[in-house]
Amino acid sequence: MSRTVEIETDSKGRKQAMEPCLTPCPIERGMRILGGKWKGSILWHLKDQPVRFSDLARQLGGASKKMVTQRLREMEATGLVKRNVISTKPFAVTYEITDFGKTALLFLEELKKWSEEHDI
Amino acid sequence: MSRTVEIETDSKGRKQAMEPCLTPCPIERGMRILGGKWKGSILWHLKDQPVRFSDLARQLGGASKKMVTQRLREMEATGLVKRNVISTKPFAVTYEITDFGKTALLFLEELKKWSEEHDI
DNA sequence: CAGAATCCAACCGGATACTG
DNA sequence: CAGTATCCGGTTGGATTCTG
Repeated sequence: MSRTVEIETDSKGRKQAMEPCLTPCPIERGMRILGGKWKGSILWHLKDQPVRFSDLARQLGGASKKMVTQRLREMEATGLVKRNVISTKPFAVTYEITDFGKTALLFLEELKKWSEEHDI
Repeated sequence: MSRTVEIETDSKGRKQAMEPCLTPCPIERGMRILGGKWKGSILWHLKDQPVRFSDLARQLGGASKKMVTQRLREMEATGLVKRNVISTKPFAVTYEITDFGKTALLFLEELKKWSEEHDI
């Protein structure tokens, strides 16, 4: 399975997100990919079927469009999700989980159970 | 198992860390407790035995003392770790994982496996 | 040794307005 | 509809200095 991580610079030359994590601890490196705000939930919401952008944003409840877009872009870059444009009018965009993304579901399942069992 | 989460205000009246997470998604709520920078790795490093503050900071490699202290305080507040002061001279402080903290290890194990299997 | 205090630059994320 | 662009206050986190 191959993934590409690009370090980009935006129009103003600022460094854009995601230097690769350098710590030797695998827990920490994994967290930088799956952890943080919204990434886990986004992946979870895509687990069964592709979801449209606006549906996703609504389901998350509390995340702004800007946030959702930003996280989705990062997750695209790491190969966790795939973006599909459907050229209807007005057009639609769906996001679906990739095969690589699916490998993280077991882990998220475990987190979900933990939260529920301990009233988090 | 009981945990208390306090919202404190510091000397200057600013709100200190951690409003409880309100989203309905258990994944998201769990992430706010276990996710983010360093929390997972800290817990993991404590899994076998109590560890002294400076050892912990060194093992994490890359986290400043300030960061480690801050994360440890949050994790104390959520009941994941316990702080022990040993009054030798010079004194020592160790941190150990609580029973509640141990319930999260399965989840961290899963993350570790994922990171390693996919060269994260 | 294990922090607390302070300073400060970088980043984050919400609100709003605009676009193909 | 699915974003992008911009503004902007608040938070984060590193570096440094101080302390019991």
